[in-house]
Amino acid sequence: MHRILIVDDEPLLVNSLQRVIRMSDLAVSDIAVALSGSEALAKLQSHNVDIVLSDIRMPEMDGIELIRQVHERWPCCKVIFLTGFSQFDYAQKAVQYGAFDYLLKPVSDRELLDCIDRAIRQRQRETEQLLFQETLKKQYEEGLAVIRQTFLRKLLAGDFANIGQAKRKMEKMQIGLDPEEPTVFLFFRIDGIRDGTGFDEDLCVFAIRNIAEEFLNKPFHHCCLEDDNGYVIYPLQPVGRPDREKEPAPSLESIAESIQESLAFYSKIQVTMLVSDPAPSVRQWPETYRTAVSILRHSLFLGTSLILDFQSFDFRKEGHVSSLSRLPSLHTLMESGREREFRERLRELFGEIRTMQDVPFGLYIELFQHVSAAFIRLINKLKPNREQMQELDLDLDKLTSVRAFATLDHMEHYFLGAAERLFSLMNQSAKDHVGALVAKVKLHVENRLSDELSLTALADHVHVSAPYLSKLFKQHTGEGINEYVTHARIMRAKELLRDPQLKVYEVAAKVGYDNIPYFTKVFKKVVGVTPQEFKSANS
DNA sequence: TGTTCGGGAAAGGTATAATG
DNA sequence: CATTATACCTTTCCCGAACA
Repeated sequence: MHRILIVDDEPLLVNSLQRVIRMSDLAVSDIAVALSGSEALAKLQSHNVDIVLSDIRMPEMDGIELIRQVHERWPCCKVIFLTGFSQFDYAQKAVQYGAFDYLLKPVSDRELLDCIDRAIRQRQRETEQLLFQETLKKQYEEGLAVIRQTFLRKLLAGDFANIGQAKRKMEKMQIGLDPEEPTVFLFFRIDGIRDGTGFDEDLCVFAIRNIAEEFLNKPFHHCCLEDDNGYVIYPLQPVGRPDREKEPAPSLESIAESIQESLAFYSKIQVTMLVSDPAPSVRQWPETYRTAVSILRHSLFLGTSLILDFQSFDFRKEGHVSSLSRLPSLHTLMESGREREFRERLRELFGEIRTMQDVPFGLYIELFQHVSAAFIRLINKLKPNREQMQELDLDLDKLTSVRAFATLDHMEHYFLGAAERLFSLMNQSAKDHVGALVAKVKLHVENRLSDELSLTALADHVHVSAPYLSKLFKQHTGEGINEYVTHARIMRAKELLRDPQLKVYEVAAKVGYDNIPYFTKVFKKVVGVTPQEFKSANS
């Protein structure tokens, strides 16, 4: 729906125009009126007017001046003039100024409405066009962002033909950097998010960019990309200030500190930042990038919220972690289900590395391999099915790649969590296994009470050794296996003794006792009375 | 994890006497 | 005669320790 503003210094004419338009079926939702040019401008300011219908000749401000101002401030607004025959030239001039059309007075209703209708249609077309253009622009910008990222990643990987080509592409993509100028890189590694912010990784990156760019916008030409490690990277080139103002620019390190503080304060995001040495030209980008990444990885041991530079690390240092070689090994502890000891050892390992300074990366890998090997070994042994695997919720990337961890804390946390789930699965499957075994034994006993049911026979039946079966049975049911067999036999005997046809010695034989005195002895012990007494009492 | 071993405890087995 | 009690011997159980 559209809004119309009628401007004329004759209230009578205004009213009649208003009435005509209101009675029509034009797509008009609101009709405002103004009796002078300045009032018209005020109405335009407060209402959202699409079409102005104005007399061309008014006191204090004439139509030409009005249209000048309207076009300047509301370029989308259509203006239609009403003009007397005597001002015909004047009206034509107004059209030159951008008026939509003019109508000669007196104007017929038909003419008026037709003209307004045309204005409305044109306005609509223009709106649609504008919308289309904006969508297009947005899509282009989004696409450009992706293309930029891809291109920047290629530059960091050294995947470009020559500097000239890189330069042309940079200009085309509106990346405000000069590949022939020295570039410093600012890296962000997300160390952690304070609980309760509900931030996921994407939001974190968004927050980092927001805050970082606030600090970087003035002093640097920059662009932004994310790499496969999840690092947010800013290549920076100082904004040209050719030595005239010698006031020292704040160092990038101090800017980094400010960004870090802001992030921690406003977004509760902990980041470690790295300021690279300058790369003289785009040719040195890949080397600088590799160095930066390896420093960020090495710095895992130093903690979180660091500001690093290329001098932070000496890669040649050696290190040794004594708890790595302690026996029993981590995997032994794990496989024998000694959960408490396992956790202690794991904490010890990480603790020892945490107290060391300047841990060489090789040691970090050794630690990771040592721990992950124990996990993988146990998983292979347990052979979990798909559901169990899901229950374990092991991020296989993490289990197999040291790179998946931003900090030592993450790594420890991950392994402790995984261990807990793995141990519980182990106990579960052990329980299931034993349960099945016991059930099988019980079923066998119930079915063949008259057979020999010694521990050895039962163990043979389920294919485990006798002592082992005895142990498992007792662990699982709380009673001894022979106790169970005897009880089952006597219970059956009690049932059979109710049958008056059966002699005691026949019953004894049916439940596996060939020796009558012995049967009697056992029966009395369990039931409290001898078989004969029981029989006479119940028949 | 599963098995083997040794030894003391417990249960099984047998012969025999006793009982109703 | 069927059953039970008793004495005595044999076998089995079962635990911890050690092993693979």
